[in-house]
Amino acid sequence: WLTSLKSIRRARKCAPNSALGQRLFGETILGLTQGSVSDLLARPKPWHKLSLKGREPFVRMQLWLNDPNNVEKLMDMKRMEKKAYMKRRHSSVSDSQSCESSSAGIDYSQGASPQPQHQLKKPRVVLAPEEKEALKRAYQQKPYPSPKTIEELATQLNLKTSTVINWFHNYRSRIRRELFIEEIQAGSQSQAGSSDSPSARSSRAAHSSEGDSCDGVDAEGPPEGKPSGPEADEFSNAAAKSQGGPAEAAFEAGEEALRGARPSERAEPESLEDTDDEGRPRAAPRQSSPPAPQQRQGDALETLPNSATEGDASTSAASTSVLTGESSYKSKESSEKISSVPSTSSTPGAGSQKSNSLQSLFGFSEAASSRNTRDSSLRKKKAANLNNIIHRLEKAASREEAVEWEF
DNA sequence: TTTCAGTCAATATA
DNA sequence: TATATTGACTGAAA
Repeated sequence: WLTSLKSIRRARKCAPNSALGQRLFGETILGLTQGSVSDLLARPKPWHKLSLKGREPFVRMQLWLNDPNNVEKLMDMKRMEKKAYMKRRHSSVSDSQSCESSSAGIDYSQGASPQPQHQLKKPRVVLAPEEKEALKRAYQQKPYPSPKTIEELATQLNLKTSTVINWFHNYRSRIRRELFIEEIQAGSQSQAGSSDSPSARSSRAAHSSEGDSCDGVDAEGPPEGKPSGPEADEFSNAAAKSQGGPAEAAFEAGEEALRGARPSERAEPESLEDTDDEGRPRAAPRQSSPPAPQQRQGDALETLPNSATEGDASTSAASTSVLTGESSYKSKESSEKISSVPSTSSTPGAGSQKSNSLQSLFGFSEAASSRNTRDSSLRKKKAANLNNIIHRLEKAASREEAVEWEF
């Protein structure tokens, strides 16, 4: 899953001319803002940790990937957007020059008058480095400070208590995500040579595909317990190089998750997800503090193999990263190492033009095609699964998503 | 009520 | 200009 987004990101880097930036792709396809897309890319979470809602963007992505005209549509969207913008610009310029002052790309000229909104807007709080340091120190001592402590901190730092509270929430959450990444990374590294475990596989796949010029295709191992050995490699590669990739893998996982997970996402213990997570300590970089209520409990089953060992390790990792004053976000690097598989499960039969676009978008390599045939049946199966998921999701959500997806 | 996941959106950075 | 960062917010779960 994350690999899908990462693929896009990578593709974006590799093919800047692809013109599929985070903003366009996020807003048009995923229903997310640019910042959210970036965040997803930089600090992805294991699939099993994603809530149903958190999985939605990936479902949308897969839908998009399955659309034979996806790139064209996106490009059309972009053109239309540009046109509309130019139009607005023209009209507002001829109207008056007032719009000049408003920032580009934002339509302040329509709808409610922007002025009052501007006035109502609270200025964004920007914490000074010293303040952040102080908060981090406080976090080291107490990741879950009492209201009193928060109060004191706020007073000392001359901040609003809500700011301090928010900071702790955000910091915990982001540290946690950071640790997911590190754990995954550690897991795949430690197992890389030894077995055909998913993490090992993903690691291998990552390395093997890293060689691709432009698509150092990430390869998050398929979440499901795929057969190991050559086939597993093949899977990774095929996924990586052809259309099957991360999204599909993710969605297969998703399907499992959704299958019978309806009322309350009860999918986590699904084997494939557990498999995916094997060797990965579960979440919760808690130092000494109470286990995070729902997550901890929900993941109890998943706190498997390494909960005692790596779990602790992760805990200390958390502390060290904070203690050392390191930014908790080395994630860019770490997450780059998390491999992913480029992919699109878009129909193999799509036109060459399109597949070129997709190739550039997702970083397919030429070599991929040779693997395609061998994987096509697997992919078809996956695609069918996916459609199933999507169908159920749509039904369950009974929202307008489908319409959005349809452009 | 607290914590969390997910997200927005302003701002910073590359 | 595209992407990354991060304070704040929402809604759900416990």
